[in-house]
Amino acid sequence: MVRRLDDRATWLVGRAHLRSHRLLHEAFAEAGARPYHYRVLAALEESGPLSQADLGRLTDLDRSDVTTSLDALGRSGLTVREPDPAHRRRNRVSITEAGRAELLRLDAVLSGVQDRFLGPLSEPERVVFLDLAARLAGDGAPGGPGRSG
Amino acid sequence: MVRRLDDRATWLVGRAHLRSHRLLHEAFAEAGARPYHYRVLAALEESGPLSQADLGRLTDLDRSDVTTSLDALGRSGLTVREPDPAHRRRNRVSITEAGRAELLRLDAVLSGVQDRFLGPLSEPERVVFLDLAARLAGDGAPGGPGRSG
DNA sequence: CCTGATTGTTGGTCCGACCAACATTACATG
DNA sequence: CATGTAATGTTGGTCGGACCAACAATCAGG
Repeated sequence: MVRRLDDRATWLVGRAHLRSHRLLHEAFAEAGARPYHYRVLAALEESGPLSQADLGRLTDLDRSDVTTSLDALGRSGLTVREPDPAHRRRNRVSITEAGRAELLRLDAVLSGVQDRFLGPLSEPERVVFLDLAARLAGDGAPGGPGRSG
Repeated sequence: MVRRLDDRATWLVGRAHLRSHRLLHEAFAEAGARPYHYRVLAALEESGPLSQADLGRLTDLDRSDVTTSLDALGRSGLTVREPDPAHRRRNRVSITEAGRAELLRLDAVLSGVQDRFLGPLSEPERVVFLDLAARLAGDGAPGGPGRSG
C-alpha cells in the first residue's frame, strides 16, 4: 500500500489491467489460444476478407505481429492467405469454417472472463464503467487522430 | 473497429491502460526516470527504511526487479543500501535527500499525466471512475485474497 | 518514367511481469 | 544443540505485448 499510488488513475488502471490480463491470458491459454489470435479472427469474421495491412489497422496490431499471428492461425487451419489478384503485393486473408468455430468457442471463453473480471461491480456500475473506460481509451494514437506510420 | 471487442471490459481496460502507459512512460522518460523507480522512491518516502523484500511487497514488484531498480537508483544517489545490523542477510534501504527531491519532481510529472489521462472525463466522472477502477483492480493475486508468498 | 508510398516479412528492441536456482542467514521445533 | 524450513538478495533467465527499422516487391501520381 503506497498512498501516493493508490489514488492515481494510471496506477489503478494499471492494476485493473493486470488483473484483466491475467484472467484473459489464463483462460485463453487453457483454451489453446492467444489474445492476438482472437483479435484477428474477430476482425476477419466481422469484416470479411482483408489485406494484412487492413487487418492490422482494424485490430491495432503492428504489421509484423499480423504476419506472425497469421502464420500460427494458418498452421491451425483457422485462416487462409491467398494472393490478391488485383494487387500482387497484397494478401487476401480470410477466416475458414474451422476459424469461425474456434471464434465461437473463444467468444464463450471471453464472456466468462468478462464476468469474472467485472465480478466486483453491480450491473449498473458495469455499464457506467464501460462508458468511462471507453472514453479513457480514446484512440490511443500519440500524434493526434489518424496515425499514418 | 471490431465490434466484438469494443464492448468488452477487458479490451477497454487494455486500451485505456495502453494510453495511460504511453503517457506515463513518455513523461517519465522525458524526466529521466522510470515507473518502477518512482514506485520504489514513493514507498521508501512513505514508510521509511525497508528491506528489499518488504519493498517488493509494498510496491508489488518482484524481488529481482527491486534489486535492479535499487542498482539504478543507488547509482544515481537517490537511495542507499546498507546491511541491516539486526539481520545480516537483509538490506536496509533508505531514500536520500536527493531521492526526496527527485520524488517531488516526479510527483509533479505524475500529476500532469493524471490530468492528461483523465482529460476526457468531467470532475465527478473522474471520482466515479477511480472508485470503480480501484474495485476492479482488487488485489491482483491469482490465488484468492491475501497472498502470502 | 520516376518518385514516393504501401505491403508483407524478417529480425530485432524495450518494458513489465514473472520464474528458478542459488548461497546465505534466520527461525522453529524436536 | 541440531536440523530442517523459511526468508533474503542476486543472477540469469522467460514470456507477452507493443513497438521499430530495413528490405524487396509492387502500386499510384505527377
